Amino acid sequence: MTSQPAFRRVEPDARRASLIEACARVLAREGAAGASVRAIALEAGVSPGLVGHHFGGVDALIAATYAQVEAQVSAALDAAVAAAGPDPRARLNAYVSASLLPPIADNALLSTWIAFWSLVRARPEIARLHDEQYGRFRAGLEALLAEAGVPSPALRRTAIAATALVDGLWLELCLSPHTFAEGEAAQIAREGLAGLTSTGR
Amino acid sequence: MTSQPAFRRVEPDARRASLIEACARVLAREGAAGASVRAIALEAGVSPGLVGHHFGGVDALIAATYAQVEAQVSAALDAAVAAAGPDPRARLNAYVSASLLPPIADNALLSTWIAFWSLVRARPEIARLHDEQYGRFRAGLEALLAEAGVPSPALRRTAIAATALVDGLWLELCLSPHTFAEGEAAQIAREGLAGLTSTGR
DNA sequence: TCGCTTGCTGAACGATCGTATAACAAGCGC
DNA sequence: GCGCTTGTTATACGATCGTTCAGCAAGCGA
Repeated sequence: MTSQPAFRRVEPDARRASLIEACARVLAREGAAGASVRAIALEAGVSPGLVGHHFGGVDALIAATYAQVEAQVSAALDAAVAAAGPDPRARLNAYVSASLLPPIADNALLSTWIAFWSLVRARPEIARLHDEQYGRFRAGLEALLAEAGVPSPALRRTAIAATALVDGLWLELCLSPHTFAEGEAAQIAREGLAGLTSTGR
Repeated sequence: MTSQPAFRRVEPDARRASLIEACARVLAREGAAGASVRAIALEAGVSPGLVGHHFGGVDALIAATYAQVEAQVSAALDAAVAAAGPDPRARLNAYVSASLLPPIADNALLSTWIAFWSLVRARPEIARLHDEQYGRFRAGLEALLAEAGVPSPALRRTAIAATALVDGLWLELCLSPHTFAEGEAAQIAREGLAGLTSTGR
């Protein structure tokens, strides 16, 4: 009889993408402590050695996963803003609401983010990626706040406060999802944002 | 010559306290990934076996450390409120400001908290402790908001928003301390709180 | 159909993890 | 001063960690 191939050869880029996806799933399911080379390789259906072969080490794989997940989140937020139309306030609300609604508020994704946070202290590369991500999120919020009429002097602080509000709700939504529903978190964020911006101008 | 004792016998309660303090220091310095039995025992100046002897396992030690750190934070917040005098708004501001100022905003303490968060998914006991801690913090905020005149229907959501605001600032202060100064975070929180409460009534 | 490139495997390595346990000794009570 | 309680140490165990690497084999090109 003809034996089927023991494994399939895949071009490097596709294999790397496959490993990144598997890493994201493991991080979401088991947290940072469970994201071992062997667990990720098992999830991807390959041998442990492939991680070292394509990424050099598990740290680089996790960093790449961070970058990819963040790109997806960023794209989803941009899409939500674009779909909200031209009204500045509507665009602002869309940005904040989308951050706390599926698919971004998906529990697995939030767990993945927590895992990244827990690695910030130990991995300088992850810390650098976090700074970039936080800066991007706040810059996006600043731009929308400026559109909505928040005056320039208060812009930075209002954006920081709004970012913190969203992050805090996001965090609690992940740590204990039963405290409040996803929809409630988004509503609280919108109401809070109204309060924050009414003070600033 | 007379050889000095190889170790000192300490009563269980004192030794447990010593191990908890060592655990907190290790968590602050190296994060959750570095909080191994051996690292904690080395920090405390004892042998690794003592952790098992006094706590049964490392999980119980970490949970006990969480409980103790949280008690210290809670006590510091209560003291800040008490020192603020009778004015409701001043008491509210004191509660929020104290959360983002030393010694609570101490970087080591915030790192400790991040380590706890990273353990919430894997350790049900830690998750339970987090729920209790979050509930206590929000309840304290709700009481102060009620004093300050926030009407009952908006109380819950205002408290959730304010808690999220503080947690988000706290988080960013820990992940990248260079983003803003400690004093700035507290100021942003006070301004944001004013906005949140002005909307609610 | 055959050879060659190279993606891939799987075993092995040393380090470190949490835990269990037998032996030791500090220091109190007598 | 001496025995006893028990806090403490030191070691050993099995599991799992990240990484390495020699060799296999998939599948394209000739």
